[in-house]
Amino acid sequence: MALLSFQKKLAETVDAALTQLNIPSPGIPTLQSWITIPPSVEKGNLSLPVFRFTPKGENWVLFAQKIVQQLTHTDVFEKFEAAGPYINAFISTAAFNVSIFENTQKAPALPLGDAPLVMVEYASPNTNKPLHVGHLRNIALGVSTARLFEHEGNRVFRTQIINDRGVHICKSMRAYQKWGNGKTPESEKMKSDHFVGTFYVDFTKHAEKDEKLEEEAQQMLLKWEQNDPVVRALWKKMNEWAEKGIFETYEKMGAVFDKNYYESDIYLHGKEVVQKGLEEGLFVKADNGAIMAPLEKKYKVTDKPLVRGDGTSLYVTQDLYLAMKRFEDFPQLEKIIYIVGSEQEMHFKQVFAILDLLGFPQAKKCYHLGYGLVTLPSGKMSTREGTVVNADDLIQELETMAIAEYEKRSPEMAPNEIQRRSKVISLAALKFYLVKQDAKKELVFNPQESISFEGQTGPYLLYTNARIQSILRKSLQKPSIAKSGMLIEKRERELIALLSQKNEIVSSALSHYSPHVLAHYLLELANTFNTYYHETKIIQENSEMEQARLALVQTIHLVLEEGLYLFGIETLKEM
RNA sequence: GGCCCGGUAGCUCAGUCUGGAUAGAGCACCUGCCUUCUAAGCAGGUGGCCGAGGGUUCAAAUCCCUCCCGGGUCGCCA
Repeated sequence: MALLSFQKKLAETVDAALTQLNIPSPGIPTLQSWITIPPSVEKGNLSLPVFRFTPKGENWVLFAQKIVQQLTHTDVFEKFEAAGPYINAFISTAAFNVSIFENTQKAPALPLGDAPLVMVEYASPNTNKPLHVGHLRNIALGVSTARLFEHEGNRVFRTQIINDRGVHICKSMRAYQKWGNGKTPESEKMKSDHFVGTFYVDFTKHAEKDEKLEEEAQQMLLKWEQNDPVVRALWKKMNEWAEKGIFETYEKMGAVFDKNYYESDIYLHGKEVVQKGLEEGLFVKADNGAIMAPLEKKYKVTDKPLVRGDGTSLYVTQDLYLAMKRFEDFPQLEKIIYIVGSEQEMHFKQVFAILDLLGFPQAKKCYHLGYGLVTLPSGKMSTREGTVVNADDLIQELETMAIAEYEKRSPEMAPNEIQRRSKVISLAALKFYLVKQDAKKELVFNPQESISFEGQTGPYLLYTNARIQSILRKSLQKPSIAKSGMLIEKRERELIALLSQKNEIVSSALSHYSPHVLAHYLLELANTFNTYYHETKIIQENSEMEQARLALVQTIHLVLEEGLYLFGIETLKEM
């Protein structure tokens, strides 16, 4: 029985008591919706405030007492207490513990073939430079969102749009033409996306002094659109480099995709969609020839240009086609989640409105999950000032930190083992740092704090989890859920109360698109466990008690594993 | 100026959707705890007009209104 069933049971019990007292009941579902978890386990497992159904003129403290007197003990509830205006219910320990452990240990059902299909779009890089810490936030949110969807019984299709064309791409290309001298990532011994990125930086630097460069990039784009073989060959070569490097970074972050959409494949089709809308009279032509979508009146968002005055397409042009294509590719799609920075909120409102304007019925199934900008303690990251925190450098730096930590703590450990564990720990630190904060808020990326392994961090959770596994390894007993009724100490009840909330927390993390809710839950669980660990011996003489406690710590271990998995964080058996 | 998001301890953040029992963590600082299941840990202490003012309510960090501060965005960037 899950927590929810106990809540229902309490609501039914109170409802019956009200009936016996001839007091009108607000109804079982309503009573149930008011039930909360008391601030401390000393006050019971469940609590019902009586404010809302105390008859007018009656003192609610007395009213609560009156109801409690009417409540009879059942095999489920061993005690009721009136505490001020609250009715506190104590669930029979054995029944509660056993059912919570069983319920918590139950593995989530794998989504069936006919489960709802959800598309999650995330990452979406440009192929002119390597990923930065902002992309990492996007990836961490994407991985978590996708896994949460799966956990809650959906099939998930992971995708990205690779922005592989446009004037910014031509800038790196032009720079390579001018100063590349036939160099390659291999010849320079550089990660290939970083290699491409150096040319983008070169371009930006030179363009500050040489205005002609911008023009050259524009001309190059024109040639690219005209399929100029020389430009296309260079484009292909450099994009391969960029993409190869970017995918290496994805791999470290656990980002995988079922399908990649390329801007270069679809940008032309966007114009067809717009043209059709124009012919149908849905769009209008501006004086300079630009095609506009009128949205102000019907959708309360500002009008949007769809095609430039010179007939070239915009980002929105392809976004329209891409959405349609995705529903065409996967007609059974229930939902598309676009994980994109919240600075594009207006853009997506407009895109979804235009889709609706075009009579596209799936417009309502599109959702923009915006996340806040990643900034530095010193302010915004800037390419010009060279303050952009590069993803690979960051990952490398974290790993180096972890290695240094191991060399200090365990100098006798084999270097390859240090290497292996450090990789896992540093990635856990990074990923958890990126998801523990509310996605919609700006994230101040503090390098010192992100590499810290203490406190509210991924390594703290890994450490706690490893500690538990060590207990499970060293014990000669087997966990016994059947004996868990013996767990009556305060910390044990606190831990079980936390475990009882796990399912609700996970589904709430998904329904609010707030992975951080789960992150904070895991921290609280780990913290409470560590307190328990210091107070209580788990391996001891009384084998029955040991078996009961093993069931508790094993359940905590499973919840930590499950939670970390949902963040794409790998765990360690030993730390 | 319009719209969106923020403002909670010195710093970084939970809690706000769904009002309810003394407002919570982490970092930093101070004090303790490793011959006993992993000290990347634990316990204790210092630290708060929950941006301001009004309103609703038995009850407001939470709901409503006004204002202030910070960020984002607003027809041819992505």
